[in-house]
Amino acid sequence: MAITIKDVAKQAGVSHSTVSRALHGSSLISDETVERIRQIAVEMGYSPSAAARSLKTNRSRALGVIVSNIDDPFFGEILQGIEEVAQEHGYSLLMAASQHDPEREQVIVQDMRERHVDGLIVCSASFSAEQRRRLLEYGIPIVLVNNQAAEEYRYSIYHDDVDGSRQVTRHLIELGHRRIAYLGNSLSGRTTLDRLTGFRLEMESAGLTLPAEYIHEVPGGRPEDGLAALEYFLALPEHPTAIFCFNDMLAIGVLNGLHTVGIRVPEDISVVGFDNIVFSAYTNPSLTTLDQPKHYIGAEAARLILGLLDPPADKQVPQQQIQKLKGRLLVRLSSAPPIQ
Amino acid sequence: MAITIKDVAKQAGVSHSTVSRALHGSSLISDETVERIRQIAVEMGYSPSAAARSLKTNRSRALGVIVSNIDDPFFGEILQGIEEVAQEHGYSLLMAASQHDPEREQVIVQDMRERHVDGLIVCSASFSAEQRRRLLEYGIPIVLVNNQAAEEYRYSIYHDDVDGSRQVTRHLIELGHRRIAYLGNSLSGRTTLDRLTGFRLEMESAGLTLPAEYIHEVPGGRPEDGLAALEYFLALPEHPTAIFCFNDMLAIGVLNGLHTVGIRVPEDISVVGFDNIVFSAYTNPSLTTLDQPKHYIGAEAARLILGLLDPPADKQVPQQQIQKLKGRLLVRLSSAPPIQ
DNA sequence: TTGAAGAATGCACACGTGTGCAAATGAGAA
DNA sequence: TTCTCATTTGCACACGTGTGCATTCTTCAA
Repeated sequence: MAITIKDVAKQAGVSHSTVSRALHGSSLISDETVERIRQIAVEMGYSPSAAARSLKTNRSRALGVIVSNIDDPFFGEILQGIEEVAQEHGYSLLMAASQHDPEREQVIVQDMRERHVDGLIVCSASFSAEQRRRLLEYGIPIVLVNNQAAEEYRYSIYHDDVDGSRQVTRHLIELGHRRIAYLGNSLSGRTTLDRLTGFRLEMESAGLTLPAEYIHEVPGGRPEDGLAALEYFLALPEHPTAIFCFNDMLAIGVLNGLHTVGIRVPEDISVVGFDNIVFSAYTNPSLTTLDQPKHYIGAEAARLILGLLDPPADKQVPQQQIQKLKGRLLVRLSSAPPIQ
Repeated sequence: MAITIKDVAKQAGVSHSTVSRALHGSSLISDETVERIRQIAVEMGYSPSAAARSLKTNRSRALGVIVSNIDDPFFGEILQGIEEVAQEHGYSLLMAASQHDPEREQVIVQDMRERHVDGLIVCSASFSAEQRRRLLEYGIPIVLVNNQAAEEYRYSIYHDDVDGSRQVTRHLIELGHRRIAYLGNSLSGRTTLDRLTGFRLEMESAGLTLPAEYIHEVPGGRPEDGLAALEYFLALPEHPTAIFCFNDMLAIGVLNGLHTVGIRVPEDISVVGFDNIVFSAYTNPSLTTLDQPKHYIGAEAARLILGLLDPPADKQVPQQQIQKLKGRLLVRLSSAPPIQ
């Protein structure tokens, strides 16, 4: 078996308590002893058992992360931000994908509980109230990222989608567009609603009418979903002069479809996205979009939850903390004034 | 505190051993007792402690996953495959990103050891022999995915890059290309070398010469790296008629740069990539590439390591298992015969 | 020399679970 | 009734760590 604290103790001729204290730098142990024990521990290749420590201390130094899909590049960037901060603070990440499946979600929550994660970051758009209630009951702090029920939680961090959406819409209106369509993702719950709301608000305040058929939702946020949606818009008796897509991936699909049927962007129609994933800068034409600070959002989420776990000595743990971050419009080449 | 096995025992009027056995479905306990205890456990909201179990059983039911960057869409798809299989078998995932930093790598390995992961999947292109030695010493099974030293390990699974590269190169040659350039990623170690080797072999067997200046490497595999590399190729006295890029992301950057300077693809120059990430189907023109079965690779890696941990009763644990998967060429619109 | 105080260390228990072995219980046969 | 055997359950220890408290050792003053 592996080397334990007792083996080190025997080798050093002290009790295991002394070793435990020495390795923690307790002031109870003399400096020479500490040094000697540390030396021996290294020589013997001692490595503490996280399980035993966790059992005793009731802390795991692990954070749970629940995400809808790992292979979504949007989540990827958020995860990267989380990971960096967690690692910096000596925390490990227990990661799981819910795949929008409530049953899977439940299994994951149960697992996170059994493994006694110190905190949980939920990046899944949908997260059932039931699971949330259970976690709170277990006393596991949760930080929500871009969730549809962000305000209902004590701790959350999310992007101001309404504001972002207004920025994007205003841009299109200022370019002179009047017939603007919105392409949503029905699986994204609140997110798609917020973006739709921002769109509506801005259209209203510009005094523009918004025919119902200019709002269309598809069940998914990937390029192929955008392709499918495009057919719908092109079948309308009067085409929109601009399509505002829920996210960049949909927009990429739309761009692709338009190119295939020979409709030019932005000359014949403008297309804008949302999120600013890496590829949006490399589409053809490059995509006008809203830059959401994904990496920063992830990092902030991790910082928030770590702050709850190891509160700075001088600070009170906040009872509630909701951060709403604003993104900024990135005007690229996929948007231009409409031809009247 | 949380409900423990002892609390359930007290409530049921039995000893904690009986509860433990009942919950495991031991045949020692009568069926009625099992049923009764299960009922009570559920009612009381009992949830076992992974730490205690792990301490006692020396198993964690967790797999470690080390990756270079989480936000690389290529890894994202592999991770997704791993996650699905792991979850299906009741294993959790401990995930960490090494960021190509040996120091970070070491910290991660140490953490994986302390947390006693049952097995480790390494998706990082570079992974120091030192860390590998340590893990073997600890007795943690490792499965390497697409690593540069795949054959040196007992268990690994990787894509046949040489073969894939030959397929891509052959395609270009068959189209009539003679001046073909290779754009590599110096950070990818063996992977870039294998692809270069395949390229060379195929060029040779076609009797084509390969000037040294047609082979260029950049330190990275992202679109912006491709953009930078393009300048190099365009500065050559005689342009290549086709550029074979190490991966799709580089190719996307190259496509983008070519479009900016007004060089048409595929009319003036052909561009091909490698990996078939989601976006390669949506570039303009769509990218000819080699479809690497990423999801499958991840799933197979998980299955391989789980097979080592819970070997089927009738089967011997293989002493070595190296899987070499072949991808297939996807001809899209970015490649065409050169104009003579 | 004795006593007291402070520094350093060890003892023993606890965390929640799993398991070998002994013990208790019950049924059936002599 | 008594004995045997199978079934069911409990006792007690172990896993590796952390920590309150008692104990030992050292030092210094009275």
